[in-house]
This record gives sequence, C-alpha cells and structure tokens, in this order.
Amino acid sequence: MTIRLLLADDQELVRQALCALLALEDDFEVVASVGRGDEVVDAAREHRPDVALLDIEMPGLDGLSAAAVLAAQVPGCRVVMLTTFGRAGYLRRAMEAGAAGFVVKDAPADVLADAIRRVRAGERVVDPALAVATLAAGESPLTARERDVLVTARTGATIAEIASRLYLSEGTVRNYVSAAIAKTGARNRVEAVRIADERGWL
Amino acid sequence: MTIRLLLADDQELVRQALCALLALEDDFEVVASVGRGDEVVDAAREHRPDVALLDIEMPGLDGLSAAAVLAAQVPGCRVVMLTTFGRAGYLRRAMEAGAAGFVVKDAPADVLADAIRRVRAGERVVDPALAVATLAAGESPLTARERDVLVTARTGATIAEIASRLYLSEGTVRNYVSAAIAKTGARNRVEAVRIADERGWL
DNA sequence: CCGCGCCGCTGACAAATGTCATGGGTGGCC
DNA sequence: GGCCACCCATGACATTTGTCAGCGGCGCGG
Repeated sequence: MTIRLLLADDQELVRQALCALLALEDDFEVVASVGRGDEVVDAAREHRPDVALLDIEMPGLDGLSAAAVLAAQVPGCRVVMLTTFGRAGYLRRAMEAGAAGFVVKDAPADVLADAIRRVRAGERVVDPALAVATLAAGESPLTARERDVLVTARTGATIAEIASRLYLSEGTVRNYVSAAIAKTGARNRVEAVRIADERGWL
Repeated sequence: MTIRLLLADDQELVRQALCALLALEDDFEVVASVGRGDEVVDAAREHRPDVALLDIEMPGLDGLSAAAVLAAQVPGCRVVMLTTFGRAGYLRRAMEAGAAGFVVKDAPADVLADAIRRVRAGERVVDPALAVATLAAGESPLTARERDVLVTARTGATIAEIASRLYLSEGTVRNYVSAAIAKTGARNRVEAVRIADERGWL
C-alpha cells in the first residue's frame, strides 16, 4: 500500500528535487505538487493525498494557514511541515494549525521518509531538540496590539508611520513599543522585533 | 562523456534531494556532496569535479568565498552558484568570486541542468532578469567603515554598542550611520540596514 | 607637492524614541 | 457589581538618534 503525497514548496527546484528524492522510495507516490500555498487545498481535494508536505514560506498562503484549512476541509489528509527554519514559534504554530509532523530541511532524507510513514500511521513526529526549544520559548506574552506594532515596525518604520498605518496616536504606539521592549528584554525596538520574531511571537 | 559534479548545500535534505534529481540526467554524475563551505575545496581536490554547485548560505565558509578559493586552487573546476535569494548583490559578488553560473532555487530543474551543461562547455550563465537588477542596484557607494557600522547595527545594537565593538567614539559612529542613511536614501538606521542588505552592500 | 577621499574625533543642536504616570472605555469572569 | 486585563489616549520627561560644521591625519594619484 503506497502512501500518496502532496508536495508544496515555492522553490521550483527544491520541489522537483524532493519529488525525485521521494520517488526513490517504493512506498511513496507523489500525486500532486504545487508552488503556492493557496493551491494546496484545491490540489488536496482533487488528488486525495494521505500526507501533505508543506513548506512554511510560500506565496499566496503560508504553509501554517494552509495546514489549518487542510485539517478542517480535507479529513484523512495529514500534514507534515517541512521547513528551513527550526524556529520555536513555527513549531508551536504548526501544532496549533493541526500539523502531525515537523521536519527541518537540515534533517537527512531518511528522517523525512520515516516521519512520513509514522505520520501516515497516525503518530505525531517532532524533532525532540526543537520541541524543547519551543517549550523554552514559551507562550507569547505580547498582547494583540503589541504584536501588531512590532510587526509593522519590522520593515523599519518610524513611530509616526506605525501610528498612521494602525490608526493610532504616536503616544500610544510608543507605549506599546515600550511594553514590547520590556517583555522581550530588549534594549531597542529593533532588538525587540528580532527577539519576538525568533520566538515566533509575531 | 559524463559531467562530474560537486554538490554543496548546508541543508541535508535539499542536498540529497538535488542529488536524486541530478542523478536522473544521464550525463551527470555527482562525485562529491558536502554540507559545509570549508569542506568544498578539499572535496574538489580529491574528486576533481567538472562543475561545483555551491549554495551561498553555508556554515564554515560561505559559498562565495568557497568559489573564490576554488577558482584559485582548483583550475578546471567551474562554479555554479545555486541560491535561494536572487539578490542583486549576491550575483555581483558571485561574478567577482569567479563563478561561471548563477541559478536561483526558484528556477525549474531543466534550467539548472542546462546551466550546468553550458557552464561545463565554457559559457557563463546568468538569469537575465537578475542581471538587470544587479546592474540597477549598482556598485556599493558605502565606504568600508560605513559598511562595518551597518553590519554591526544589523543585530539591533545601539550606537554605543557599535562604538564599543568597533573601538570608535559614539560621535564617529553616528556620523557613519548618518552617511549610510543618506547614501541608501533611508530614513532610519533600520531601513538603511535593510536597503543596503538587499542591495548586497553588506 | 597639492588635492582629494577616507578615517577618526569633537561639539552642538533638532528630532525621534523610550519611560512613566494617569485616565477613560470595554468586555470577561467570579 | 467589582475586579482585572486589555485597548486607546495624553502629557511630561530623559535618553538616544540623526544632522551639521569643523578639525587633524593618512595615503594615493596627478
């Protein structure tokens, strides 16, 4: 009994390469391959894969959101997130989105193959080291607005720009930034953004 | 006559996948595969590949530096840079490092295969769109010190921290930052870092 | 040798940023 | 209803930042 796979990765070359790699295994069959997050669900509905391999960074719809939609609308299709970054926040969000597995692209091929088979069998598969890091990073202490402000600040916007984009007064924005800096333990807006980003709080 | 390939990419999974992909072509033979930049030269000396496929982001030694060393020490081995980011500065630096080809991971597999064959034949292969972008971005207008300051600022360091790390006075750092902001057309230190980074000036 | 660009520094000033105290409004929860 | 957390705002304040002018030194090319 072969395992039917859906492959989603925005990098054409990587996707084709993974396809070639997975084809080496006798029990895998890649039934669909897409390059955009918003094509995942349609493809899954059409081809009914057993397991969907989703990259996180994708145009249209990110892999995490795609996983959530998939879990809701295509029962029987389990999700393995396959991503470059073993960032703590990604893992947490992947779990919340209903993913059954999480593999980083640093891992060797047989880890991926193994993860796919185990997920298919109903298990949940996560790199233990990454799981620890995720627990260490903990839940986000940021309020929704603090998060918004940091997200907007990410591109290098000034306080004034953030304020106008979020329709807030400058003083309010400063307050949120200040709170975020305190909560992240940063000494800068810039550092606060970086830290929060790394922890997956954005 | 098969083309002997060396593969360098820090992501194990991607490397193995590319290996599987390239093995599908009759005239390719992957003779070496490494995951660190500082292993490239040794591997090349030992296995004498015709073409080395180098990722840019790698631990130990980045792909650009590896390409430069390779060009100097292993004549007969041509280099194709294979990278995620089609950033203008990367291409320029790749060319300066003596690379013969430049392929982004967005490209389809046959573009890569084609590039390898043409590079092997002595041609230089570059994505035309990216070449235009590179010319548009132009040479870096930053002086060495301005660059140093921006690089240090990238992590979110304050002026004071930059000053102490570079053994400069704070006023001097402020001047460099100011100059860099002017030259990038940014309105922030943060934005200046982002812009300079995108253009490959760091 | 002289000009020029880069390096490093200083000092002064304006603008942006971060901190703090305070207050009002809302909605959930006991 | 009272408590609490969050949202939004204001004003005052210290600190950090960016900008500008100016100084001396060094090395390179005309």
